[in-house]
Amino acid sequence: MKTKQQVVSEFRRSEIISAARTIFARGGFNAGIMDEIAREAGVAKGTLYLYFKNKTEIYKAVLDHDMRELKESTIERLDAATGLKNKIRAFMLARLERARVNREFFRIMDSDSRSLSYTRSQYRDWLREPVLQLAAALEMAAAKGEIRRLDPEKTAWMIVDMTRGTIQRSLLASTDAQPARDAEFLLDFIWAALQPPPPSRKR
Amino acid sequence: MKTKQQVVSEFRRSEIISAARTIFARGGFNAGIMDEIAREAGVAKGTLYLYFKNKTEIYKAVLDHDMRELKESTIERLDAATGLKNKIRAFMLARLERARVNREFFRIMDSDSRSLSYTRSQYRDWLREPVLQLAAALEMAAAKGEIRRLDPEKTAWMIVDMTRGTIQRSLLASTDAQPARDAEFLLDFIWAALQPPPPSRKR
Amino acid sequence: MKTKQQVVSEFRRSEIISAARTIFARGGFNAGIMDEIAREAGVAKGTLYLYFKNKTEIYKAVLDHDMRELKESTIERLDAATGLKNKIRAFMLARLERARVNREFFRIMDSDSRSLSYTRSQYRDWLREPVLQLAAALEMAAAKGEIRRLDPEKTAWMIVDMTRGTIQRSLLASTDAQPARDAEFLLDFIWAALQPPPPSRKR
Amino acid sequence: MKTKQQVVSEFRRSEIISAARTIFARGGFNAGIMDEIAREAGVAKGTLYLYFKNKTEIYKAVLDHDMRELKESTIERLDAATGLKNKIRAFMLARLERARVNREFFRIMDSDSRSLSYTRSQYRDWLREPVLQLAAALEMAAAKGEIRRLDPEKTAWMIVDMTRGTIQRSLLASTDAQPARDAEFLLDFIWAALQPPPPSRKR
DNA sequence: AATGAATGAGTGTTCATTCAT
DNA sequence: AATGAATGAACACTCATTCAT
Repeated sequence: MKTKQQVVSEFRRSEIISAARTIFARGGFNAGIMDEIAREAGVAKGTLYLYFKNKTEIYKAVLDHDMRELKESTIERLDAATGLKNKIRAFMLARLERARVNREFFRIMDSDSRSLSYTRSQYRDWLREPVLQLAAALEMAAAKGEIRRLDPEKTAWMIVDMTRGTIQRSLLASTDAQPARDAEFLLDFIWAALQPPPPSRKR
Repeated sequence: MKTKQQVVSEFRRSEIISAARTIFARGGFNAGIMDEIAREAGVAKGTLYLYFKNKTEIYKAVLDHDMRELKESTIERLDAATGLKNKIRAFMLARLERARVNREFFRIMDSDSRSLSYTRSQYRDWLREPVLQLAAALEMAAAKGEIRRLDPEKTAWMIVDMTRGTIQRSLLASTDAQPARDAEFLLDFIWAALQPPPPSRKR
Repeated sequence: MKTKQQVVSEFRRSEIISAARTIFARGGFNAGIMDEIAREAGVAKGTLYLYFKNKTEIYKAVLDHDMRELKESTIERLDAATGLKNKIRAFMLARLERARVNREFFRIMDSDSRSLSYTRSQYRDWLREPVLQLAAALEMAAAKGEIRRLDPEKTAWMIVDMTRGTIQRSLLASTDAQPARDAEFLLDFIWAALQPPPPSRKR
Repeated sequence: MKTKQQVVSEFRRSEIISAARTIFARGGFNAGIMDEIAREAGVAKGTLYLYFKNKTEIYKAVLDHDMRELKESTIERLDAATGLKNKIRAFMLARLERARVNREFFRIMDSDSRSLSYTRSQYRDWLREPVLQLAAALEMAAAKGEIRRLDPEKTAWMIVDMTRGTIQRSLLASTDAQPARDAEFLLDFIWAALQPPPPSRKR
């Protein structure tokens, strides 16, 4: 069972991560930020260094936290869905909906990175697992003849690309995102692309 | 007619832009860079300020230059192509090929940005014009019944998204990009998605 | 009679002093040290402040403790010795031997100091009493004609200087110090310097 | 021939060294010092970093400069002097007089050091050369029978120890140092210690 | 026009000290 | 009495920008 100390400590950690997400989303990785994170988290600057070794570690902690969350919720929904079409929808919805809940995180992903040699490529790694699952589902459906034969991994990445683009556009827009509607539009497009050619069309 | 002065001056400007592109691609917008740009451009640091007001202006100049180039070459090829399928191919190839020639620029686009409140959204603006032309082509084709009815702008953006994703992945990969092959893969996918439902499919 | 409380309290104090000596000898007065002292003493950082007002006080306590010890043992041996030669030897041996037992303290003395405006001059004060006793012995011997007339205090300080130099060199050396041998070398030198001129030498 | 640039640059460097000496003598190596050195040198903080890589380098530059000066003047005077007695006097006077001219430097030497793992032992290295020359002179005199046989290096270090002690005491004293008088006192003491035993003393 | 030495505001990080438990 | 989490002042160093030459 957790001691009170542990509870407090975990609370602090997550407060700091939360504050850092806000601040990083505001201005990228650079720029006098430790002060702001501390203020936002309601602690003194020195306290940050009790919980994290340095600025980079805080940054990583934010990404790790949010990316893990995204990855896990994606996989969960992917597993729960049955049938390829539902799986594709689940995959896209997982991301579109998280983007609405946690705009700040997607804003961070959308902007900075090279600052740390971390990120953009790391981002791909976090993505990889759900993408590979999606690819597997595509492959299986192709084997069953439900969809036409296409490189399943490339296809999965295209689904990612379209979802990401949609999210980015929604972050720039002032109007509220509409995950369900966006998902259906994408799904319609993708599903059509995947259809096997009508057998009799040849002739 | 240009004076010799002007020629020299323009040459300097473009030397600086070229140097800055290299340096920015290396390390993002931040981090002790003015010195490096100056060295790379073969001028003294103070000289940079004769040609540009400050670091941000240099950064913008790089993006403006390369984005204009990208935009213009895209539009040119788009205009030259006849038929929707060729136009889509032209649009994608314009980007895929530039990404091979000017990796540094796409690397910049792929990484940093929030550092200046410029970029990602600015990027969209630069994109908009060719995208709208592509959308117009889609709309026209839909009117003629060559493809099914889909929101043309959204569809055009999806083409952009997939192209961009493909480019990003090729930047991360160690192997050489293959614009033509990539374009065909995308085109196959997109073209299938755009097909009107076979009239007889109903029954 | 001491209460159990007092005994515990004194024990803690001396544990802390002992830990502090080790740490100060390691790195001088500055640099993240309170944590280390606490760990070395096996108490929490806050506890240090129950026993000492601040870092400087701990530092002083170390010096006070060790200097008092040095002073007292010096005076003791000085008193116990009879005859000037033996007194000089006793004086030097007291220091040379302590330097072997308590290298850490001499290392502290040998290095830092200005850090606190304390020390080097304070050091002189602690030294003064035994030095004055040595000077008194020198004066008395001079009065008896056992040695020639020389400013006794200055002479005593020179004995101190040579002893100190010898100790410092032994701290830097990797080989073990040899107090007895060193003392005899110094004594031979000093004793020769103190000899009255042979009465008949004049002529 | 030196360009104006070089002259200015060398002037700056030595201004900074001079300022640093003053500041270091005031407070040891630690404590917010870069600001003070800059102010004392009449330049901006950033300028310090144009001339020196970091604080440690400035510190070393001060010591290198002053120690080289001390070493060179000592060797010079040692060479110029003829006869052992004059050489010993020259050696001591070189130091005693520099200590009067450059109190700050000797104050630095007298205090801090462990802060950088540099110094105290480095100090010995700088000293070594003149000390070895002095030792050589002692050895030669012993060979000629002018003085008695004593370990020449140890003897030379004792001369150093006494000189150093004398300087330290003069730094603490409020009255002006009197190099000539101090040197004669030391010389009298040392010279007596070095005398060969009168041949007839045996009996 | 061109230079590059000089500037100094701004930042991440450390560490002696405090204080609620 | 004892703890150790929290504090925040202090500090070395960087780097975009200026300006005398």
